[in-house]
Amino acid sequence: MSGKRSLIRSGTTVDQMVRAISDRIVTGFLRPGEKLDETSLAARFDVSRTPVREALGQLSAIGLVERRPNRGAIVAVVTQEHLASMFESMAELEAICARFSAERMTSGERRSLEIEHQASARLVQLAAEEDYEYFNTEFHTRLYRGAHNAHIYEMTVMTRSRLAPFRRAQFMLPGRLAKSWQEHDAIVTAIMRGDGNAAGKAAKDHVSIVSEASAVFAAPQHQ
Amino acid sequence: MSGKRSLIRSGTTVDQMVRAISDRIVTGFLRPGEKLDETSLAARFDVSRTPVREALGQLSAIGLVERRPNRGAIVAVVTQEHLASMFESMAELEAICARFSAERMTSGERRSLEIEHQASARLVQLAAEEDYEYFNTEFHTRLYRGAHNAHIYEMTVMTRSRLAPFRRAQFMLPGRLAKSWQEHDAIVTAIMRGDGNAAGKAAKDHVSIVSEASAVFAAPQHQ
DNA sequence: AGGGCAAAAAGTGCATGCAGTTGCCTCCAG
DNA sequence: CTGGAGGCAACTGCATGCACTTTTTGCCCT
Repeated sequence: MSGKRSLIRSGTTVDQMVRAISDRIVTGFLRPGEKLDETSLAARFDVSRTPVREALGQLSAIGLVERRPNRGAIVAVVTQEHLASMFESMAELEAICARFSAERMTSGERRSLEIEHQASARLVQLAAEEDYEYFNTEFHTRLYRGAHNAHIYEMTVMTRSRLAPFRRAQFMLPGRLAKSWQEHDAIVTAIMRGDGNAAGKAAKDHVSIVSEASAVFAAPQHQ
Repeated sequence: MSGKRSLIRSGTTVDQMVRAISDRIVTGFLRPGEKLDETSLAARFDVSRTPVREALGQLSAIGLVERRPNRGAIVAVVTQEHLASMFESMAELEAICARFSAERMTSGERRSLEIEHQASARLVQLAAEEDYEYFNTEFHTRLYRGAHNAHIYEMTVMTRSRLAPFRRAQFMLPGRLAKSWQEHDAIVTAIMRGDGNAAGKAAKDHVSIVSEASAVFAAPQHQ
């Protein structure tokens, strides 16, 4: 191997590449439709093309990139229609997670969900978008874990990743923070009551509203 | 390239390998826990190790195989617990598909669903397990498509693939065919009525019963 | 000047080779 | 006979090279 692997943490080179590239996609540093040149990526990360190719193949298998045979890879471009289907799926998945959480969370999980949720009220007051966004991710992750179902967890997290590039700007909308908190509150309340159906419905409504706020960022059309 | 690609159809070599290997996993020709030796697979399909490696990477990304760094790949071994979580997910996914199908199927889709379903009654009479199994797959695929949601379709089909190795023997149980048909009938009836909730509930019950019939095939424990 | 074709440039797809790691097998000590 | 250390064989991980495909560029002909 030529030089030391520079920037990224541990695991095989391929794993590092998968993380590095998917991070850049999920955080929007690489935008949908952008070309992913094997040679440039290899140079950029100081590895050979082989691990880059494998990484692109895996990312393509999970849908984050799109590969056209002999024509290179691009960050997955998503049609309005497919985006809508992902948001709808997300609403259903969140509803399932919330319902199961209401039924299955341990008392410890319930307690920390409630505590964190109440703590985040302060962030709304301060209009601390960045911090609230971090909390928001945590909150939803708690719901996914609380469902105590590994496969639903996987599907939900994966769907969230694929949606991430399209919901970045959602909190820019005025009053969004307070509204989001209230919606979370409805979910938490239902979960604390152990009311699965109410929790599910509240979660579904929550995502539906986010979805409307984000739909504008979709690609107008698919190539 | 040394010789002509022999057995499999079109696409890049990597795609062919992905299909070939995942077919063998899904159909049970390769059993959970079985070692997937890169060199042997390469020889077996008359390609070099590179496409085999890429295929294994992709299959690992979607969960059909498990890769241990420097220690080779095996067909994914699934714990009882994870299997249960997949069956539970499947029940929820089928419920969603049935609910959406009841609400969204075109009249053409409804008609052919009903026709095929009625036609399959004959297979039950004849106790034609093989043919019924084929019909059964078709039936469920119609439900998934009828939901008119591409992402849910993907997740459902993928989950079904991962469950496939564990439900092969379900129809061996006596009386299973007739029971399955009746359950399908409940789903179809609800869909024809446009009753999403009833369709969802019927679909969920259907999968739950299959799941109980299949649980015995899980690996007793994870390594 | 514009359209089209051809050749070159760029880039992907796969094979092969080498280095590093794992696991097994043997052999020796107790 | 058992346990462990050393060495060897097998295999994985990555780099590199070559063949083939796509794309671009530049030139010719109309």
